[in-house]
Amino acid sequence: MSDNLQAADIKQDLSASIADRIRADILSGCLAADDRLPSEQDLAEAHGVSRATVREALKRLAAQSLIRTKRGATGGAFVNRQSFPEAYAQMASTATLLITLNDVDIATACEARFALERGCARLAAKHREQVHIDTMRREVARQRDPTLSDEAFCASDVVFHRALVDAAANPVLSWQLAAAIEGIEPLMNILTYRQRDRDAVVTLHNAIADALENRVGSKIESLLDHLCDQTLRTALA
Amino acid sequence: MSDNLQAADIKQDLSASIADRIRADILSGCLAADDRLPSEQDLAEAHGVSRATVREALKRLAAQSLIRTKRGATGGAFVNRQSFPEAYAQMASTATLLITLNDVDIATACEARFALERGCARLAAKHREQVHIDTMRREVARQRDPTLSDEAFCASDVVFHRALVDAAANPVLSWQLAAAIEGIEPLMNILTYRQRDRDAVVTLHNAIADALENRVGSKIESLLDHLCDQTLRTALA
DNA sequence: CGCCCATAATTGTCAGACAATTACAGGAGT
DNA sequence: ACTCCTGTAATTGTCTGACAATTATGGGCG
Repeated sequence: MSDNLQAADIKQDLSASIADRIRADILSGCLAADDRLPSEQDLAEAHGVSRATVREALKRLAAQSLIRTKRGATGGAFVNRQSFPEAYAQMASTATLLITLNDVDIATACEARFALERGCARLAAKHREQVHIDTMRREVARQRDPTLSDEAFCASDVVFHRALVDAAANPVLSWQLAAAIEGIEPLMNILTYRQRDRDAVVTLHNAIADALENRVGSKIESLLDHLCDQTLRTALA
Repeated sequence: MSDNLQAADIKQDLSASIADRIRADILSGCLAADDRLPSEQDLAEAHGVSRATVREALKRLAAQSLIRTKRGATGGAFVNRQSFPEAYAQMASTATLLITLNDVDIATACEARFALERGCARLAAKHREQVHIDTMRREVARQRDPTLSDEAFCASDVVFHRALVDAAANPVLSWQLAAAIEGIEPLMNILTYRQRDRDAVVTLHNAIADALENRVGSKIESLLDHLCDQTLRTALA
């Protein structure tokens, strides 16, 4: 964090420095959400550069979804309210990149995913609502269909686990876990489940739903451990 | 993910579309890490746009640290190897933004942070090395200094907890937790610790270091619970 | 009073130019 | 033969000026 700010001055493109300056204004609260930035012309004069350079800086900020732009008379660049859905997408995309470009092995990814999910277990048990139970039961029922493709099975798995995480009723957790779970989906998608594997997973899923319904956090934790083992066995088979 | 690709064509800036196209090339593996992109001139001709537009597209990708650029004869834009340190910074920055721009309250942030950290406890107990213990002991010693400013105390706290997370020896976990821990640092920084609070925190920290040294995961978990309660008490006081 | 259009403000795109940086080859000097 | 230096080409960085596209606003007209 601090080295980012220090590096703002030294040996850097003008467009990058200016992007940093504006970013700092946004982060420091000088510019609130939905505030309008000065026009490109004004920014150019204010920072003593050409409009082209300002535009490159603004594109950088737009790429981080810090701002959005609108054309026309009342147009301009506006500070984005960083919404959770947008952040989901960004985190998941970063996660996918990181995992695919670094050849993270499936064991590491699995371990991380279940460790994080395990952290949510007790909170989920505490705050779960009926809707979460319903979602999980529905997905379990779908997973019992033997004609389901591996990909559809994985997709249902994601929905199931997101319901568990959402049950914790903590948006920050939901957002972090979304990145973890969706980020490793590409890795999970290449798994081929034998019917025996599926049966084991479904049994565990159902038990997790039971434990969540009865609000027994510790039980959820141990079931997740088993599920992690089971997934790893499937992966290494 | 898929909606991103679909949205590539419709109602979007040229510079954004071109950025998407190049991004797709990188993600699909057509362009590997450290590969050199065509020159801006060539890209402009290839996509039928001006060099300025290509530059804006490249700046977008640079902002996501997907590429880096170098000047000179053998210069150009190169595909970045998405390194974990860079991803740390990006995640932490996204997390900070999300939390500050959405008025996430400190209770929610704390809950999330300790829930995630709790998930690492057992892995950390299993894989910890001496270096992690040493780091934690050093930070605990620093935290005992009563003349330490609140900010320095918080910074030391971050180092302590990162050591705990790193002990889990799982890069994906380290990267996720870095976002959580550093992301809420701004919130923690506004806390004012009374000496009594600091004493309680330091005692717990030391106990955590002990438990980690003795590889007792469950003990770490319960100590983290206490630390979460303690932090919340400090925050609400 | 309501509808329509001119106008102004603003971003999006383009073309061309020059400056800064960097690798590399080839020549000069020893 | 080896070293150093310099010119040259390639490439990104920046500037300037222009025009197109989009959109809210206000004034004129029916």
